[in-house]
Amino acid sequence: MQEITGLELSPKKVEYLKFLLKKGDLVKTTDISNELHVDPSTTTKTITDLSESGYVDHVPYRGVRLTATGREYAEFFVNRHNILSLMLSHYGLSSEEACSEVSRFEAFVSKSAIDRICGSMGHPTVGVCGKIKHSSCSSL
Amino acid sequence: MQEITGLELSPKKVEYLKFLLKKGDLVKTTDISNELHVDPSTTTKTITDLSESGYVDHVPYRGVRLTATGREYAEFFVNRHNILSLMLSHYGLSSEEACSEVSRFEAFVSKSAIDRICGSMGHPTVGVCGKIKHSSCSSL
DNA sequence: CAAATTGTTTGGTGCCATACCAAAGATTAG
DNA sequence: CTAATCTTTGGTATGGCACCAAACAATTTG
Repeated sequence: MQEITGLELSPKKVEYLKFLLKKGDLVKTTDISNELHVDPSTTTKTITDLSESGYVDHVPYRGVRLTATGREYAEFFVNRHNILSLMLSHYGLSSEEACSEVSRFEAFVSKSAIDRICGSMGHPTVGVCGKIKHSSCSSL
Repeated sequence: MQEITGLELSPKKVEYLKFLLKKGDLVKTTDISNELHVDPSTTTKTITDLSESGYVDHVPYRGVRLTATGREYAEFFVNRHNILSLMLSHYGLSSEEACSEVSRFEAFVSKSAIDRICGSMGHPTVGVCGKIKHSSCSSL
């Protein structure tokens, strides 16, 4: 199993994986398109990419589902979002502000930085954007 | 004078402006290319863009210089980098780690977030990456 | 100061990420 | 089993960034 650096996927692809994790199981193209506000054809193409890279299994016309690897990444991505949002909220940003601010840059923050931040905050279990799990945290 | 949101320029363009501020005065294409490790032709094209957008004045074959607006942005960009690096250093990242981590995502952090973070840290004047000035800070 | 060297710009291309549209194909509902 | 509803394919587009080769300007030097 390769090490997660956190920088493997582009911002949009991170969004796809996070959504797939949230929905769980077999997810339809239309669901994704609605959530991410993109054309279904864009979703298909992105899913095809993610599939070729091993993050999801795609059964054409049926749906998509995370692979074990994809799930691992998705969990990290959600955690990263939550940790960063919690961090920013400590500097006076509201939950909503922190969340939307983080959404713009989270894809560019490494796992090693997240591990440090998480450890430094005492491995919090609740954030402003959702529960924080530490399965993907390397510095427990 | 328009409000700086902090999201106006792409990551690379932010680097150009920060370097121009550091060098001051008329800067040559080759200097920029060496600093940013890109082909001189890439530098020329980017500088042309920045010039058309009003951030720099470009005298072909002579050099580039920040406009008043460009300088204002560049100062904010440097400040943003310093504030974010200082923030991350508070979570156990070394100066170098904080600096390189921030370099990857700084272009996507808004001025309003920076103002909050800066205020919340008590408007520090010294960071891990350099001095911090507050001329561009809206929440003094 | 003219020729040679050096630095800069232009024009062409290419890649990645992202997006849309129209048309074709598959699935599902009636 | 046809009609409506996804979904996918193929084409095209944009922004950001990069390189190369060739043309052009400036500077150095003999």
